[in-house]
Amino acid sequence: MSEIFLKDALVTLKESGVRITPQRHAILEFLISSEIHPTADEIYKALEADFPNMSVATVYNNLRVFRNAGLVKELTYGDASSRFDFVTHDHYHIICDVCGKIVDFHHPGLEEVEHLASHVTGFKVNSHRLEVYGTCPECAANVKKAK
Amino acid sequence: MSEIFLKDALVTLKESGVRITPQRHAILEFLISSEIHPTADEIYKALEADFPNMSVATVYNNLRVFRNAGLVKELTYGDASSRFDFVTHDHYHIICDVCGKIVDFHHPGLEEVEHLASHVTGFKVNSHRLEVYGTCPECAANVKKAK
DNA sequence: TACTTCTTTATAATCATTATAATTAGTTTA
DNA sequence: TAAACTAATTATAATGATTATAAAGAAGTA
Repeated sequence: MSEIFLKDALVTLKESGVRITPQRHAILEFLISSEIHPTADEIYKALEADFPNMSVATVYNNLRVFRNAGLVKELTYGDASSRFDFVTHDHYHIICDVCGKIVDFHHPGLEEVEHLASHVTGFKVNSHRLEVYGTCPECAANVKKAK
Repeated sequence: MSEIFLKDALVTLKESGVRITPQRHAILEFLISSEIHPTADEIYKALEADFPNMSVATVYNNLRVFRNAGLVKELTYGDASSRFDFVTHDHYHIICDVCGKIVDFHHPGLEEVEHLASHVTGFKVNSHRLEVYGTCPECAANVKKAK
């Protein structure tokens, strides 16, 4: 499954004239296999063993390349580090307020909201961002124990 | 209208034991009257004339105080500066990809999405964040002209 | 193989935000 | 009202994520 994603991604990149370097291959592979929506630094640390000389700038540069190619989405959170998500099919995120864990869930797109927003404001709508916040089952259990 | 918001906000603060200083009064007043969802630095600059000795830290400190009191919402955008929004009734934001302008629009809350997310993931849901992105009428007009 | 261009690396710079310590000002209570 | 207590402000330094820069290295091409 993830091998297919990786192959498709490499094809997409090549077609848009982006060279496939070992670093790019490794970053993509890690992003696809990872379930943790990693930060740039987490990617950097994860690949340290295989690429002891890789620079953090390389990670950032390539995440931007992937984002521009539409392969990767950047999830931003103010001053804290951005997290990066390999784009598969459309999904949303639910984020634990306690431990910060990000879990995917599926929901039909909110075209209706986009239409209303467009109608009311006169904007030409491109996209939207939706995140749900709450407490994950594990953290909820811990809170109960602590009582 | 905005005077009522301000008075209510001051009462809320006092009730939770927060001292009302001239700086806090001015920051709140500016936030309420402003339509631009300002950054901390924009607030700082806007009040420079009245408070030449005010520190940026004061702006940040108080925005946090207001956020903790539920009076203000912080809108975060990765490495770029956060923007701050005085909380009135529930509304969402639509943001222009070209010029960055943020416009409010109203839409019934998305309880149904929250329920689905909660059901699928087992999270206890607290809140959600929704933003729509697009091109504002002014920028759309400019693009046409440029052609 | 030689050339051109893109990529990586190492490092320094930037910028938003937070921490610290000293000073100042609200608030409380006698 | 004045003293005392505590919180808030200021000025400044520190932090941490991200980006810019310049030199060195590697990929693609003639």
